[in-house]
Amino acid sequence: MTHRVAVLVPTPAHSKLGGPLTYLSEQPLAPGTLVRVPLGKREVLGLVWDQADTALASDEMIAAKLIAEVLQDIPPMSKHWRQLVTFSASYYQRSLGEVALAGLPPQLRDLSATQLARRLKRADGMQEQSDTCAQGLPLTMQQQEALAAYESNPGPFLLFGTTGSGKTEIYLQAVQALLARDARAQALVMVPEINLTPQLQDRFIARFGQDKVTTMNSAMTPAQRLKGWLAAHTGQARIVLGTRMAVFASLPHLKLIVVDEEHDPSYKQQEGARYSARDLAVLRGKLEGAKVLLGSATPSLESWQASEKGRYQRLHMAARVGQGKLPAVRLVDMNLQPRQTVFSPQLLQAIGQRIERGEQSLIFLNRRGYAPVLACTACDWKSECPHCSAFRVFHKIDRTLRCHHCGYTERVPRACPTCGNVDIAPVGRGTERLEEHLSELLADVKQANGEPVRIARMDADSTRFKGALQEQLARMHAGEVDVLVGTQMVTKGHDFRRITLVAAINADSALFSSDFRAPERLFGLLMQAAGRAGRDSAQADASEMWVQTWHPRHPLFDALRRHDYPAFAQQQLVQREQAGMPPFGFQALLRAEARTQEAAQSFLRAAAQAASQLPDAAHVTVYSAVPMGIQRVANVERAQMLIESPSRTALQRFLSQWQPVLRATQEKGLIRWAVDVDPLVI
DNA sequence: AGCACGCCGACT
DNA sequence: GTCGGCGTGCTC
Repeated sequence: MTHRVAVLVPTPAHSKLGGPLTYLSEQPLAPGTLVRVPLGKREVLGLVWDQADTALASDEMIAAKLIAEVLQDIPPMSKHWRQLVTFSASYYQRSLGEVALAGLPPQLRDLSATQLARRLKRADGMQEQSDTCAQGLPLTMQQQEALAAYESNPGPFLLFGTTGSGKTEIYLQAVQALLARDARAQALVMVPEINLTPQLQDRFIARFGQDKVTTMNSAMTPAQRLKGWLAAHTGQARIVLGTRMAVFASLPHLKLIVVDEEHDPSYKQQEGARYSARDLAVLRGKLEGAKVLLGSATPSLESWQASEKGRYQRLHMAARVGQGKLPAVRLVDMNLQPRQTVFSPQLLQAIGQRIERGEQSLIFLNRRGYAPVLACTACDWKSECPHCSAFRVFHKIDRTLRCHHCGYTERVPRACPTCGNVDIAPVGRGTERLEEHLSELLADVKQANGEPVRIARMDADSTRFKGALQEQLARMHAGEVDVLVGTQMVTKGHDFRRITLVAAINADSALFSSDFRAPERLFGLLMQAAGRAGRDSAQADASEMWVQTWHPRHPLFDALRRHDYPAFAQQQLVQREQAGMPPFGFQALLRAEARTQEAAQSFLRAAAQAASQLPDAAHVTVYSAVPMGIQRVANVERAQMLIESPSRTALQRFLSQWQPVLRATQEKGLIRWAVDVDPLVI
């Protein structure tokens, strides 16, 4: 007999195929079964959602096709996993098919059932697992207390631990205890950046052995991804280590989810279904009955507030392992410096001392390239990108002008393109120029052995080529660099033992940014940067964090000086509550991209007009449409509209009422639109 | 998203 | 006279 089954197929939100499609099958198929189905002229991977007994009227219009192939050797996706998909699709306003299929490894689409069976058999052969598990490090008293509290409570937990307080060891031992007590249990460990995976991966492999750990991130080859996914899906891999995409990993025996550096913005997906992997981790833990452990030295204000209210249990680790102190914070009042000063004499002198003592310094500037703008001294020409409303950045190293938004790159013109003047000058500075400037300033400073100072730069440009990052980190570790200049990538995670000075060159822009999360990010960044210094306790007392600022009295610096995150969070939360902003209010953005700014805004206005008629309109505020910060990227005009509500459920109801209206709203010249729930950048 | 069909410019 | 540009439209 023939069965009708509802199948999810990879359909983006814009196609009119929102829900499951009906197919025919010779045999009944369990929900979660992977299948291959014909869709139009091609054959795609599909996921059996449920029995399509509830035949829709539209089904009668289109003849259901037969399922092409059932991937029988792959166990069906679990009910919990399907619940996670259902929630994500509805919460983030995307189609079920898009979310479900995006959570599966791409190669699953390309291989036939027989090829997959072969892969599975090959993986099966390697199943014998060693039970070897290296000994954990001895724990400090506060680590023991945190771990004990974790073991005897349900969570979710916010592990609030200073950089260097040994959070990773807590993760390792929490996983270790879990694996020891449950022969099948699996753990999911998430990290913000691909760059940070190798270090953590090494520690997990050293502790648990190669065969128990698998990684998931976008840098892996399709074959590696499939292999890792299968290992997790079949329960062979006990620990999955990955970036935000790993929150959708199939883990049939999931018992623990760790989110390291939970405040990190890279947990928010910025295209397609714009989910927050951290928030989904908490939800998934609830669905699966798995413990959730969020860790950070500077938690997101959302998580901090949750721990204040007792929704999360806070585990506090205030001291650094080995009694290392946090570096002293030195603020330099730039109002007291001569104009155009880049490095104050005090800072320069402090760097010089470090060099003479054979210690390392880290100089941090969040802007790569030589100069953010190139300008003609005679006319008003500036290095604008012809395709974006942004300046192209001058990269002296290869004499190019590069747009950091669309990638458009040209050789630097010999003379001004408008007036022919040969005198065109860089304005402002990026890491390249900072490195150059610093080497001039330190030209007379020598190392203890009389050798000249070794300055290096580390940013997205210097680490572009394969292996370059690892090589630069190795040089830093080997002590072959005295001063490292870099973008925020240098502040993340790397455990440089010999750094005793960290300096932030231009921190002020975030203090008065229109983005209400800018201070939170700056504080986190500076705390994290400070955490790079003095990790070796022998040198910790001499460690310093320098901040050059025009606003030394800003309350943010006051809290920073005391390394007092709770005080900073308190200040911020008061402001947020007064303004009804997250975590006290809830937001969504409707973004539109079009050929003209007018078309983009006109779509948003039509959407706003329709919104006012919706049942839940009274519970939300729809603001007016505005061009995005960078209005045009790659010749596409962008605009957005903010929606706010004091109630998360009201906002959710409103958005789902709005969805069909948005789909129906047509605008000439409109390219695409998307809803971003809980946006990070506004 | 793919992959079609469909109507207007420079090539054998 | 065709090859091919990407503009709308459909996929159980």
